[in-house]
Amino acid sequence: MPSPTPDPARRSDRARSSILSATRERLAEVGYAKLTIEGIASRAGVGKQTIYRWWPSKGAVVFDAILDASLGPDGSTTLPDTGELEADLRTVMRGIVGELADPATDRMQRAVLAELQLDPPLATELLERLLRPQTDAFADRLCRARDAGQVRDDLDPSVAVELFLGPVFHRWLLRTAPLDEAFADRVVEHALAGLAPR
Amino acid sequence: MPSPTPDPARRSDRARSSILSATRERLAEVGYAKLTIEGIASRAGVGKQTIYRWWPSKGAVVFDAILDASLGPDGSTTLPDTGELEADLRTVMRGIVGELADPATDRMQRAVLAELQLDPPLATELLERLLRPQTDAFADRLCRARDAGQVRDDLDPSVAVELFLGPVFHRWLLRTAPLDEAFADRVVEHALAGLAPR
Amino acid sequence: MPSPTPDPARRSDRARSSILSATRERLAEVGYAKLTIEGIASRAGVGKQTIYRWWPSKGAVVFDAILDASLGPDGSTTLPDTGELEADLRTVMRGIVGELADPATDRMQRAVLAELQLDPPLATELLERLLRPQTDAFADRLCRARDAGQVRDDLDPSVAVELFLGPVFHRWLLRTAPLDEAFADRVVEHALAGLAPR
Amino acid sequence: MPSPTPDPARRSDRARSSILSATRERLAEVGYAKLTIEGIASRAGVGKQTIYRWWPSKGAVVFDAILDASLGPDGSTTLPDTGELEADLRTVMRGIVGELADPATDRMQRAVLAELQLDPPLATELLERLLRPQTDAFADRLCRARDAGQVRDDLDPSVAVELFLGPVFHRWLLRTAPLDEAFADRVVEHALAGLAPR
DNA sequence: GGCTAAGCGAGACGGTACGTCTTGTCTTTAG
DNA sequence: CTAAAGACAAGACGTACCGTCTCGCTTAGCC
Repeated sequence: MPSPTPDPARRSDRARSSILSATRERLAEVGYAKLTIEGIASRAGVGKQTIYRWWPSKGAVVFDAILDASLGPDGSTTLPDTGELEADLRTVMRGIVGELADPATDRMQRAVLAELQLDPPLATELLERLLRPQTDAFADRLCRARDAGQVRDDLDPSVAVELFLGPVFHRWLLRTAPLDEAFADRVVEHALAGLAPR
Repeated sequence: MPSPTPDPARRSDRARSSILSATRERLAEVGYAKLTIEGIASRAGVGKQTIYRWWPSKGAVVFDAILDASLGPDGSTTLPDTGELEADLRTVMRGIVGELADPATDRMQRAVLAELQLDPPLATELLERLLRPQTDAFADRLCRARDAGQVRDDLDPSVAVELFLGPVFHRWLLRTAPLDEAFADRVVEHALAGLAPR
Repeated sequence: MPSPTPDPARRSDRARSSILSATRERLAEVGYAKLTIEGIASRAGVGKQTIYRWWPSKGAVVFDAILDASLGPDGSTTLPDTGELEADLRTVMRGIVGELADPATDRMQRAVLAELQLDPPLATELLERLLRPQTDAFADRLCRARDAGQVRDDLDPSVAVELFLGPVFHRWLLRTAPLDEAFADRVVEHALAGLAPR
Repeated sequence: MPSPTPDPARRSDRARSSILSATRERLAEVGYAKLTIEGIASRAGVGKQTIYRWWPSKGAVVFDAILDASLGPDGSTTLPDTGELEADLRTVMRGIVGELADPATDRMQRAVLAELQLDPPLATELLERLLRPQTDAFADRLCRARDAGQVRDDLDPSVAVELFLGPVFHRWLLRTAPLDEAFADRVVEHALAGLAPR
């Protein structure tokens, strides 16, 4: 009888990483909509069953493929803290805008985002493992600013973070207008004004 | 040989509207990922070719189905203007939050949004026909407020609108935290503070 | 209410003959299996309904198309009668072999024959209108030979005819061996020997 | 990517034989013209692709289905040889007539024959595998008769066989007249007379 | 010589089947 | 005894035609 729950200890690392690489390659080549398990398996030189054994869905593979690529060094995230709040936020926001505007990552990001809408459990996991560290870091920086008296003292970090990220993300997502550093700067300016000490 | 460019004058309205209704029904029942053209056709009592004759893709049908449902009376959109800027914006934002939080529309909205990520031309059309009127109305209200001296006079409407909609949308999309009226109120408060006359 | 039984008096001759021509053209071009009503209609510059109005099936159209081409002058058929029985039969049989071997008619003949197997009423009609006159003429010639004492006097014409036509047809149909004039001659020789006066 | 040339060694015998059975069942139920691949697949409990993987066309499946049914024991064919030539041939010819007249096989035979007209490669294969053994056996019997001095010594077996089979086949095919044992007997009588030693 | 009923061209419609593609499972084969 | 290769059942894809059904537009033939 084949084991219904495969033993992770015996998992082949070669297979795993070639599947994730192949996924990223196919994703870049044909896009998410035309991505197929068979295509990944054949590119990775792997049997389909080896994919089905370890991942429950196409979305999960893609998700892991992207996670695998993002998590370069250790996974910890911190924002710069030079004391100059507005300058620091500008740096971060410009970085985000730059990444979103990069055509190479754009396609992949949209693919994952699309998948997230249709697969809530996946959304939750990605939220916790990728997004949460970033928003937490953002919130941390704002809390330090609050302790330094640079923003109002009744600051709600979870709301404040969205004041910064929301506009940028909204514009990227819906393509309502060009997404550039000037826009990032203006968002920082206004959001910060909205958080100013009374 | 079938005509490569069908004649819109001969189009059957019965077929068109039953297809759009069936699309909405199936979308609500099985979700976007499991939505099939065959399912729509069979539910609508329509031949598949009748769908393929008038729409190029599944996304386009869904798009029209949603547009068809949204465009009730005329299509014009205006925001309330009682003179009380913050109260007006609160009303609007609470409405948006309410709509996004409604499970019935939530699924459909996410489906369309996912599709938009993978089909830029569709995104452009939806932007122009559904979203633009709403953001324009929003911008209009803010411009009137500026003329009344309620916000700073160097206001850039395209940026300002995103300060309000972005955070709400971001939270809905990524499910980072509960989306409720209290959050809507806080976003309005902070965004308005950020736009206050200097 | 549309007339369920169209009025033959008002039938357009232009439509009729262009349909039959188009049928023959398409038949020669793509063969019977890939022949379509839509193809015929479009080639004939005719609406599909005009075909469906006058013919019940594809087979019927093809049948008429072929009949229309075969019935050149009057329709009467007679075999040569020079008194030399064997020579006369050889002439006729060589003619039949020549026609069957002609690639132009071969395809059309096989198409009709195939259709006949699947549509008995059609088979009956074709038998009466096309084949019967030919076999009757053949039988006539043999009866005259019998009266002249050239063949046995208990001759059954309906059997005798098949002794001549059967072998030729069988070989053509099943392609068991090359079909040529030499074969025709040998069939005549043997069949005639089998019918010789005792 | 599916293999373009499937590996016969891995072929499922269960699928193969249930497809052939289902084909015969559907053929008997609805006839050749209304026979569909989808119908066969669904009756056989088989995916359509499994049919398309192993057969190029509907005709080929039907062909194999019939071959599969005809080739009961070993496939070798011999004619009776009691020394009484005319009696032996009568036995054989009556058998053929009986088989053709049986309504159960009639439909199937006509279906295959129709298909053969439209698909020459299929015709060739069937000729070699089904028909040739039978005509060869027939020719063998006649050669033995020639060696025994019962027929003329310049006998051409390939012609002689058609003298017997042709008339029967012609009558069956074109339904020119009733096909019964009396006819079979008369054909034997005449054909044999035509082959008598000079 | 208009009137009107039919045939006509065109082609959209509800359907069926096509042949292809992908999914997720199950089986065979080679290392 | 694992994992590649790939056959399998299932079913959606998008296309081609089917036969029916309106449409306007000729086009007879009766008034």
